[in-house]
Amino acid sequence: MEKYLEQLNDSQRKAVLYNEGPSLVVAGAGSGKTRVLTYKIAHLLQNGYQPHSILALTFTNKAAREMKERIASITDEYVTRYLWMGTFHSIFYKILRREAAHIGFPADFTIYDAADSKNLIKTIIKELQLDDKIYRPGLIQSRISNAKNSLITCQAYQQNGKLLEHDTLKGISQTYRIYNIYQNRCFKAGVMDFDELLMETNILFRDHADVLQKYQQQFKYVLVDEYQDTNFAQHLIVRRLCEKHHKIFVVGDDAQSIYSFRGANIDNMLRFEETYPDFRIFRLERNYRSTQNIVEAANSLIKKNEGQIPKNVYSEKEKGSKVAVISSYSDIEEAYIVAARILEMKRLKGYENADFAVLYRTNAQSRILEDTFRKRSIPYRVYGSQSFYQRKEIKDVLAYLRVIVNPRDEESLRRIINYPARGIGGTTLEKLQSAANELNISLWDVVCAPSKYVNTLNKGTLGKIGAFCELISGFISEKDDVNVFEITEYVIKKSGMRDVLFDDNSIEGMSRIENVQELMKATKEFVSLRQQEGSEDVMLSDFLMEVSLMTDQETDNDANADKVTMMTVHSAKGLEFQNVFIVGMENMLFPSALSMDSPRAIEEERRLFYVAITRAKENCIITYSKNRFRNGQTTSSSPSFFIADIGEQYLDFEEDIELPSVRRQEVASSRSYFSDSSFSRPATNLSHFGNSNPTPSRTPRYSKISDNERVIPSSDAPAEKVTSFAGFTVGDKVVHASFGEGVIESFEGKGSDARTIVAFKNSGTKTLLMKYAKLLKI
DNA sequence: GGCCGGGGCATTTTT
DNA sequence: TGCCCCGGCC
Repeated sequence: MEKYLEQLNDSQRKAVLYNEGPSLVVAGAGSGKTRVLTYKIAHLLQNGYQPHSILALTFTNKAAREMKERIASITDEYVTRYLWMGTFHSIFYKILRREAAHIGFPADFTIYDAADSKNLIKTIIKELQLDDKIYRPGLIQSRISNAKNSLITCQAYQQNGKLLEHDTLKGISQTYRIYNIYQNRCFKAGVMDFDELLMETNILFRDHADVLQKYQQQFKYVLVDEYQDTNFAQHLIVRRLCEKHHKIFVVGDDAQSIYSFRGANIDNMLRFEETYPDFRIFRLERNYRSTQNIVEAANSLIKKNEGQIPKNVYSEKEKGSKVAVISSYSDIEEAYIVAARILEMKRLKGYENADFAVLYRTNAQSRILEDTFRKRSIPYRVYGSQSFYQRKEIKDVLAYLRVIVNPRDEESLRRIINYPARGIGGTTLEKLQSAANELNISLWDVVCAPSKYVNTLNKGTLGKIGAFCELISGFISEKDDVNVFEITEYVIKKSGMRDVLFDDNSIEGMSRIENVQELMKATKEFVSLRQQEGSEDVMLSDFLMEVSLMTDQETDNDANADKVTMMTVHSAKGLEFQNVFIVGMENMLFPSALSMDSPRAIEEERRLFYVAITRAKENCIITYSKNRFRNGQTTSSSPSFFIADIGEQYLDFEEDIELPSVRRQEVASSRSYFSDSSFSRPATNLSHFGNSNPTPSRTPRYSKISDNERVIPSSDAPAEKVTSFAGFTVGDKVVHASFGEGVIESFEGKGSDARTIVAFKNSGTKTLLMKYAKLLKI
């Protein structure tokens, strides 16, 4: 029984065993943080804590699921069912529903996802006749979201001089009004957005001492994963809940805080002591994931940041290879190098596709990689495009279900009122909506008795609205008599969705049908799972509760398939791969141009780079390109100054062109684009580059170095007259994956540095490295 | 109501 | 470059 303690190292065990008060576990990358968290919970259960008295909060459904599984495997399965373990949002959704009466919401209130709330904001902006070029819905949404994360209500917002001043300065002085209307509309519709869930929880606990006390009593131990990602609202909820027992156990890594743009506040972690003075800190410093070189390279990078919790992450694995840095002339070539390298490593070291990940800063970078991988027949999978629950057809079905549970849910109602098309168009909807707004009633109320509220509707339209109202009312009266699967099936059929879907024979149409079937399967599984657990009736609203907070990426389909993974660095957090490529390591891209003027933002980008590097177990390969096609045009770029933040001894500048020292100098000096002295390394050179222009394009220095690049014909390369190489001869007609057909003009260099100059039909004359070029004779 | 084309635009996104 | 949104048109 006590055997699980043996599976922990010293510091892990100490953290698990300490049970006297608040614990802060600083868990370096790959140090077994989930292990500590799961064993901690197992240990608590072992020591008499009831499952329902343990509250464990995570940020993702995936994390919660995995942890549950692991706890189930070391304790008993049934126990995990009673643990309060889940995402912040799902746990507090559950609590809010139970306590809804206290805050004036219906018990079956529904959730607006980010798209819903953006739509509503857009509608409000239009209704206020504001210019949506200035009042960009996304911008307003983030203002409101930030406010909510900081627990600033709309009343507080319009009294907050600082916020108002900021908005006025930015030309969006009406933001507070939009916020206000947005709140009213949500309240009237009986819905909350993601942020509201946390804010209302705080309001509930703030205004209802008895309710707070009840949960304080229940939760004898509170645990939080990824604590560095908590925002103020979450921090405060947690603080309130453990005021009584002081049993709080948080795990996180300040070096991996990369979500400040979503309100995450690293200070919650850095200043844990202020909130919990009697705390103990535990450091998990041994990295079990990566080789020494990778760990040390990452350490040397993150040291450039200020204000962190001191720690010394180390690895006892082998030294391993250095972090490779490879440059390329263009983004196309970069992708090509990555593909070639993967093929080579597979061939020489026997890796599988699934051992590789390609990480990038922005999603837009995936396209060229995808094209290249397709050409080179490398199977890949791109993460994070669109999650299952954000697909249009899924949202459509869910909108019906949401309206059935909560007909006042305005965004859902608007979504389905004319889908499938039933002749209730924009004009009609506008009339209905403005009547609802004026009379301060819900859109549904108007839909149920349109002639009562709107007198400009003709008979035909009234008939259509009436039919729609009847359709929905029929569903509503049906919902309690059949189970979730049955009602879903019924809705899809009766609403006409099925016919519309089956009418479409295109490939996309087929996949839409598949997706809807997948959703049906999910409802079926939900029903049978609940029945196994002994619930008599499985409420539709319970299903929605689960599903509306499920925004998980890829459920399973090809998760185990042997494919190279492509994703943003953000979505790679928490994952690990044998070999990691970090591509596009260039100033203005990584770090992002938008972060360049803020030291705080730069530090976050550096942490992001840290996260990227620490994903690698064996090999980490960084690439950057001299030119990149971005936003419709080719821009020249310089290597990210972050590369120079890594200790040189951990890097291997792989490039084999003549003057590696020049290259290195260039990398080092690229940091001098910064005016802020805290970002400049003790000056080596090129101060003239100084503060002037953050775009390094077409400077003499730059073009000179470009001359040495392999794709640019190099006039002063040592001439070694070779007329054939590796089976190719001057004059051979060849084909290249991205440049197309061409004729070999000459060879130069030798060994792995051997290059060939090829005159391409459509792409001009290029110098290519033989080892990468993969030319085909034709 | 759906389709087409021009104009504007382009971080990261656990819930 | 390509996507999304809007407006014009059938």
